[in-house]
Amino acid sequence: MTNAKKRLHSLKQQIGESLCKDQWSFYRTFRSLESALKRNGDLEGLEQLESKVKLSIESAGARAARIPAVSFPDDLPVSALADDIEGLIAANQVVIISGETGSGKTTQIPKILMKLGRGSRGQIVHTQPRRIAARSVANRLAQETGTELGDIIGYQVRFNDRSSSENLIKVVTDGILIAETQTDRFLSAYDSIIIDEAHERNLNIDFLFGYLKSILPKRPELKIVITSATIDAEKFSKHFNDAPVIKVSGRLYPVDILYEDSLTKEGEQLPVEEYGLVTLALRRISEHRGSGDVLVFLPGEREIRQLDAVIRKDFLRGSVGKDWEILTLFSRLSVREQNKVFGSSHKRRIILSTNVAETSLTIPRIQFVIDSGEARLKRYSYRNKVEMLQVERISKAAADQRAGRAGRLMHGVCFRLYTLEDFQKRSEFTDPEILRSSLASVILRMQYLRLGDPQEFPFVDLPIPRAIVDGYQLLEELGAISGDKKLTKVGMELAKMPVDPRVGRMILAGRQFGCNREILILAAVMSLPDPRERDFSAQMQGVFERKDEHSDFLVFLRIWIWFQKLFDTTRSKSEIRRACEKHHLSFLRLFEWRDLHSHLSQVVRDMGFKVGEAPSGAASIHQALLTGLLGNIGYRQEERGTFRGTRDIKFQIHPGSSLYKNPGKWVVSFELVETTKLYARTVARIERDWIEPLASHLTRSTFSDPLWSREQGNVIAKEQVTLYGLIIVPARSVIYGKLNPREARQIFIQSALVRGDVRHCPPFMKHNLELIQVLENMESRSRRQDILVDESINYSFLEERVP
DNA sequence: GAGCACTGC
Repeated sequence: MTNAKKRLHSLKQQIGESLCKDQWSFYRTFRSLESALKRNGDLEGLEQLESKVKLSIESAGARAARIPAVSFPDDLPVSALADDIEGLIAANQVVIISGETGSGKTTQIPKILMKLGRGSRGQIVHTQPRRIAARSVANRLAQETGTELGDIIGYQVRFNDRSSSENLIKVVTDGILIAETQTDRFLSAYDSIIIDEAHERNLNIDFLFGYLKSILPKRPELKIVITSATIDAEKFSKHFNDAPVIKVSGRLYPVDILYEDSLTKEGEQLPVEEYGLVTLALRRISEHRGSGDVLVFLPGEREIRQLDAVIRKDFLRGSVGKDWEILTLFSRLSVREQNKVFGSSHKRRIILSTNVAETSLTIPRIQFVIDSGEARLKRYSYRNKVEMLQVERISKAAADQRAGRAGRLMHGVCFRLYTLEDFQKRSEFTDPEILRSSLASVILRMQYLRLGDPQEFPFVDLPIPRAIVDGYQLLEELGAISGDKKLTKVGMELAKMPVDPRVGRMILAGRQFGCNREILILAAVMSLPDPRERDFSAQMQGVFERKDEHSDFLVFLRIWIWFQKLFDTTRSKSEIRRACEKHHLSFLRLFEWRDLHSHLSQVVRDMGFKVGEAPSGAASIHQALLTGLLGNIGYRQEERGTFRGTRDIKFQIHPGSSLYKNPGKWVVSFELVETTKLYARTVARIERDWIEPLASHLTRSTFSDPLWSREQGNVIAKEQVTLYGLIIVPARSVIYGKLNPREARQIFIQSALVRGDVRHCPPFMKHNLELIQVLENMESRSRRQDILVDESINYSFLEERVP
């Protein structure tokens, strides 16, 4: 036995050196062996485990042998600090690396980890916020390690998996890593995790931060490296129990910042007309020695269009303007138009852009930035449960990010169209997305993973209690949780679907209404950016702009059918591309639509429900949609174009909708967004009768005017049904006895029995009524009032006898 | 009469 004890002891150490993903099962087996050996000895089991552990250690060794020799390019700022970073990572579980653009941290840190022998017992996973970025980082890493992509470096993004368990490094989007938590609770496939661009603070990053903090104690051998912009580093360090921070300088050129007051020359007045400041800044730039292009940050498409017209009129026509041209850039612009900014031109360029150019796209040759100081930002109103998309003043961090875009090429200049005092008064950071979003899907995921109360979860920025309550309310609306906040069967199914819970609920309802086929198509397109493009010059006159429908959803079904037909009948990809362009449809998004559709179809089949072949009617499709959108219904008001929605909100149909001109009485919308007004976008007519059966868990009824009805021989009341305060049934007659038997009985006795207001008189009553008649006659003849008993005495008499 | 930017089992 002592021999067995020794073997156990050394086995325990060896388990610690095995592949991370094996350790959990090894430790479990080990513990049962340990107790078995105490009783009578299970030497066979011990041998088995020993050989399994040996194999696992061998494969870790084999992985280690595949780690390439790494070197760090001299010209990157991060290379000079490679040894320091290596030391910090070796000594700490979590390290924060702060650095500006151009420091080389994204590509060099994975190599530093490999140098430390990481990637052997598990993979190194490296997350990026965007799919394009994940792919390009993987490509660069493969290049720098002199390997083929897919060999030691792999990547995985939605719809595209070029990874395998053989990879030492796997580059993914942060969403993929979150998805993996559902099957790998402690992320045991990895021995190191790099969260890159953490300062972007998207919903995924914030969730991962909380999640990683909670699994740290259970994964003592796990290494986590977080990279971010300098200003956020301290906050992140605090979150991870004062993790060390190392600062790496960037490789940007200096950028001069000029404020509004420095635009005018001596004695000049600031222009008052809209966008006057921009044209003034453009004049200053044309006087400047520089020759680079100009990037103008504006809040949105509308402002871009307006400014485009102004610049053409006031600047391009002038003598200095003839050497310039204007380009526009926003996400919904066609790829062809977007790509113009990467092309070459013999003219200097003014690029009018939204926030796409702040993080997602890097535009070449920019030397000047003009910053309007504004951006459209999405917020969520917990009170009205609608989204808001309004122009806001950007934070200092965002303004600095914008300015930095001028210094990638050479010494740059940034004109801020506001004063220094204005800048100083601004908030330090943009509110992270988690404080601006509906939390329903975050809470659903937390419930599914049993992460406990969101209020206790280690978020970097804890959402306000109101936001958490709101998230639970939506989940309750969808039937995903029960009254005691436990996940229901519906909730479990929703958690498994890679879509918003509302959209998931529609898919489940599609089964119930037998219209899976259509709902899966719609669920996919509603989870992606609209495939319809907006071209700056072209008028939107495609076949899919016809506005004769009762439903915007059906327009999507028409596009789908068109695309499927095109896809089935057309061989060449370029021909498909041309057809898409002709109809102002995004080729790429249509393909993603197909991909997501087939993905969702698979998920649904795995859950065991059939996807129908035959087309379904509009009524069932819209009832299924409605099931997920119960809070988004509305009833047309007298006031033109206005709808009353749930929770006492008023909204209007978006002018881009098919229903804009002729909306009908009742509508449901996919989203309610407050811009200049509160608009319902993607709308359909519905029948009022559909609502109540789908919302039975949410409706409230009030009853009024209970009266005895002689015709119906029953006590009848008026019922009013409301859904979140919106009247969906104004006055319906109901049999009152079932709802309030006591009161109904009283009314019955008073009206029917005492007063005899009945159609068929039973004999006792006939007798009573005849007697009353006789007594009344006696009273009037004898001028006495006391022969006939009072009605109330009669009532009391009956009250005691009627069951 | 009109829409910031991303992402996923």
